[in-house]
Amino acid sequence: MFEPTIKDIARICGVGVSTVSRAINNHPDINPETKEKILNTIKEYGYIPNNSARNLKRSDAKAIAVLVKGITNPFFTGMIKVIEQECKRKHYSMELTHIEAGEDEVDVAQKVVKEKRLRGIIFLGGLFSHSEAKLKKLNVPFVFSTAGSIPENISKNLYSNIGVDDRRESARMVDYLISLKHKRIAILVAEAQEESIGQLRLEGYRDSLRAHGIAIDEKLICQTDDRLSHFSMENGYLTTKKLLESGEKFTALYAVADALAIGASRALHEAGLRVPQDISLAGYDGIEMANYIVPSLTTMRQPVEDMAKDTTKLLFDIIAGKKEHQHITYQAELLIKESTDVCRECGIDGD
Amino acid sequence: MFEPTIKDIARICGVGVSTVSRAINNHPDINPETKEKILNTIKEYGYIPNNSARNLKRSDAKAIAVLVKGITNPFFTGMIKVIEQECKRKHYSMELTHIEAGEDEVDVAQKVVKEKRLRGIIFLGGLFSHSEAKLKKLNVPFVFSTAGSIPENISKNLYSNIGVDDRRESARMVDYLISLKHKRIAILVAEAQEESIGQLRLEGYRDSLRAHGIAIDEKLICQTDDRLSHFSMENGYLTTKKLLESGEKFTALYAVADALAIGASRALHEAGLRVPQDISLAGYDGIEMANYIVPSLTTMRQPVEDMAKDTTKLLFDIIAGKKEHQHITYQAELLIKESTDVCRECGIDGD
DNA sequence: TTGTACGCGTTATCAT
DNA sequence: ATGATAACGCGTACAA
Repeated sequence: MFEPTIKDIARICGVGVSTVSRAINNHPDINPETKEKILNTIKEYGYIPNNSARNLKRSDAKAIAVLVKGITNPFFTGMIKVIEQECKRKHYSMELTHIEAGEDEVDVAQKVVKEKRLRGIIFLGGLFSHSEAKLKKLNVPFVFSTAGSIPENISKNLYSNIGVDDRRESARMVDYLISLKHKRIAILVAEAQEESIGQLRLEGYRDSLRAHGIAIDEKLICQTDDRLSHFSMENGYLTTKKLLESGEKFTALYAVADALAIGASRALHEAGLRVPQDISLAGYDGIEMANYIVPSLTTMRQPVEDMAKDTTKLLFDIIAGKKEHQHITYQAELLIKESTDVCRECGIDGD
Repeated sequence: MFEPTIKDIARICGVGVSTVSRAINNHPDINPETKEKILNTIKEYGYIPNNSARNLKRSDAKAIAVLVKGITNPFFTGMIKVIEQECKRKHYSMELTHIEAGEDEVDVAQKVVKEKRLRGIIFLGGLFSHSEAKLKKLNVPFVFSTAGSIPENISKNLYSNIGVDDRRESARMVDYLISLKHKRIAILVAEAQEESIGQLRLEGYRDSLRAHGIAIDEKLICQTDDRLSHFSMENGYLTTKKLLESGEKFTALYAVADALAIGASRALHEAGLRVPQDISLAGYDGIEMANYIVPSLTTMRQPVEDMAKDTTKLLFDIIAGKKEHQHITYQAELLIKESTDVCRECGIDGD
């Protein structure tokens, strides 16, 4: 198996390596005939430039990286699709890197930046409680997308941040449930860690109840199993089952992610409870699936399209030196669907 | 922003670069004290080895690549998870590469192999109608997983192939629907291309109908919109709507992928049709979601766990020279759930 | 327009 | 146990 290098191609064509390089990289100052001849032999011999060697020399690759923590999360696949399209429009290539559960996203980012000489990074998911020193090491611009928690102690002009205010929007969802006369609202929450998106949404839940003078019943706050993957349907299913077995009364169930809600809907169904007649069910995220299940899921839709587009655009602008780092908060949209309804037991079961 | 290289570390420590290299790569012949000193300064200065340079020199990286076509497809995320675990067990690192819709998977594979010096490749999804010449260019072992179609003209010992017999299993699903007395069975099929998984499953549908002496009505064969992503819920939804608008009568609907089926279920629901009372609905793949939706989906479950595990194991064995290439066909499992039932109109509507 | 020669950061080989 | 040095494959300044 002969693996030709640029030298081989040069030798075969009877030209210098730089001429071959020029042919490959579309440099202007090259004789069209020479170029064609070279391109032909390249095809003939199946020459493929070695990217590692390229990256070693190149000072600047027209590329960005997207680091995703939890590629399983259906919410991200929507984002990735859009980012991909935007990159293509700008003739940037996109390196998609998957960060495993235990890994530190900033460490990975550093490695990737060194390896490929890319111009920017988008972080999707994960916690963002990194030390300022560490973030400074990343000497390309980066944007945190869908990042609920911005550590206050880190200087804002170090990076950009795009997302919704998880705490506030979560409260809005609970406000809505309360407006339907629900008082005993159970919540399914993932990620016990501080600073996590899950915890922020839980805070919003508490905020709303407090604001409406409804006592918070800790027994209605259901932490999902931390050993399973957060935001999975399985986790939603099992946690809801546990809640039902506990015998706690509730008229509405709010899951902090649509995937959890879908798992919950099955658990409710198996317990003979109808949605929304017996229990109102609400999710968060607004993933595609939420629209298609029956009954369709009331949820807090994050503007995926806009967020992904603006994230990419902002990053490109920062790379081009056209903009400073920004911290943008989007409005989520309350999508009222079939899974929620006025509390049938209001006045009877309410305390 | 100072980016130290191995030389800098060497200079700072007052040693040669090779000693630093030895420290990094856990080589045996190095003084423990020297090693510790080097490792400390590495940490202090935040040195990160450049992977491109490493790949350039290294002859052999303990790594494999997984090339996924259509990372959106929820069926694959299950596979990836398992492959990742298996790699970790074997202390292999796994490079996940996403292949875009228009790209040629073998071309990408060649690039990746050159760039990283990896030992093997797993292909997930995509068509596999590649020329033998091209496949030969890949001089590392590779395994096609979940590949329904094996071009007969390519010598079998060039690669491995793991998957289910899509045509046969698809026929089994239709057999089952027929056993429920359904005669007018509509099918939702994606990917018009030859050799594609979608077409194979369609063939199975035809096989079954023929075997049972049921006339094939081309109007019940619904090709999804090729401009949307195959196997998406949206595509299933829209195609089903079109089918309903056409006024064609049918008592069962078989979607060649669960995601399509979920979209279909919503379209049926909106048309006031109940599943399974009015229409029986069946999918294919056995993704996690199928279990959680209401009604749960009758589907043909591919043994994801086993397939992924065996794929990885086989690849490692081939790399180690312990095995030859193999072509393994798994049995899919018919999961009978709530979405299918005996045809209520049998004898009335049947021709 | 084209070719030569150097360097990118690392690992491996060979001395020491 | 350690250090000098030659590759790895490519891009590019510079010379021609």
